[in-house]
Amino acid sequence: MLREDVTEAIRSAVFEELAAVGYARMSIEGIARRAGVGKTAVYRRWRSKLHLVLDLVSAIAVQGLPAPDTGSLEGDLRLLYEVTSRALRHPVAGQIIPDLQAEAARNPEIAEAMQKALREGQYGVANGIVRSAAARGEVRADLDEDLALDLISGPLYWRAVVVRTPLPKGYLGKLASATAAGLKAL
Amino acid sequence: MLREDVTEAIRSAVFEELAAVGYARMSIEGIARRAGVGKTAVYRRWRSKLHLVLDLVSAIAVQGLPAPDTGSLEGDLRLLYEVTSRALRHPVAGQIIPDLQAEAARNPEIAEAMQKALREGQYGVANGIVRSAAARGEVRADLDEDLALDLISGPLYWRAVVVRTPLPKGYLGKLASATAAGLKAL
DNA sequence: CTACGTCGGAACGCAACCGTTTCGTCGTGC
DNA sequence: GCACGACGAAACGGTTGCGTTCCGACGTAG
Repeated sequence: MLREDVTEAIRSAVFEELAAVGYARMSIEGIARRAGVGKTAVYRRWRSKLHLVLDLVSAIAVQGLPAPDTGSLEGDLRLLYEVTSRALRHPVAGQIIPDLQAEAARNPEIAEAMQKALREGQYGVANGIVRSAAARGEVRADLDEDLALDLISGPLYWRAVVVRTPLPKGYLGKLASATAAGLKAL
Repeated sequence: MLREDVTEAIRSAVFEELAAVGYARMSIEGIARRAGVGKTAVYRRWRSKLHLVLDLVSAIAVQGLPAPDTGSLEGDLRLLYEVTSRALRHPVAGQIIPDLQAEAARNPEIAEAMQKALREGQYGVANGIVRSAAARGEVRADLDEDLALDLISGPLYWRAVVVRTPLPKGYLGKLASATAAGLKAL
């Protein structure tokens, strides 16, 4: 009977370690040290660093996100951006996501887990928004869905993760309105 | 008198090693091995892994990019996207850029070098495009420039680096037209 | 109350890389 | 044509993490 409090301590330590040093530099020894447990406790639960991280990413993926439904494309986008920007500005997420994303380019298993998390998160929500807008006639029904998702998700990700500049007041609103205009032009 | 051919072999090896294992896992020993030189040859030129990479990134940054000038916002964007997508689809760039970008979240010196490269590359070009469009009256002169740059650069980066799905025929054209529409709505 | 399994801790041998030093070779500049 | 210096190779002692094993302590299920 594995102790749940120990398991939880390890999970937290992995998140912190991942944010602090990144996947590549992260070590089982470091995780156990940070969690205040023995290496044995970690190896008893997961076979390797990879299994550990895949497990955590999958756990997050299943959480899912609430689908906005304000009745208008721009309103839905605005709501999506509120939620997304809050998540991305969280220091832990802001460090871990680009790190794992870079790692995914090198490791197919991580890539798959990230894709799945993406699909069940941001990606799925954005897709719902586009379809609702199409049903209302706000955008063409035969638009390129993948392109639409890129237009929706790209700018905020770029700003929050790559440029990393603070978002001025009114930014999300203008972003939602400009993106809606772009989608309607498709 | 350091031999230039050795220096060049090391530079190439760094790029390859960076793409293959990433900044965190990259070692001086590995670089020397791949370049077919002694460790001494590397240490004689650069003090550490960090100096080496900063030097390479800076060298790329100064290259700069040609500023498109087709006479229309959409045309300029289209041209920018052609160049950018070709660069991002290059396997080496596609691996190295997200890796260093993730590393930048952890290392201020790398962050600064990347920001500079960004400013003198993609960023600067996009800025020129927006200003030309404003001068022609295609977009408002008082738009939020940072937001405009996010709208321009975000979607393609997201698609090419995060989603990593092939770009279908006509994608760049539609992307340019939708982005232009978004910018005009600002 | 006993027996089993998890706990943290310590040590194992092994591998990789650190940054430095020493070596003998080779090539170039003066 | 000689001397200087860069070259590749090898070895240095030290650090870190690997994955495993053993230990005695604790706690809980039966």
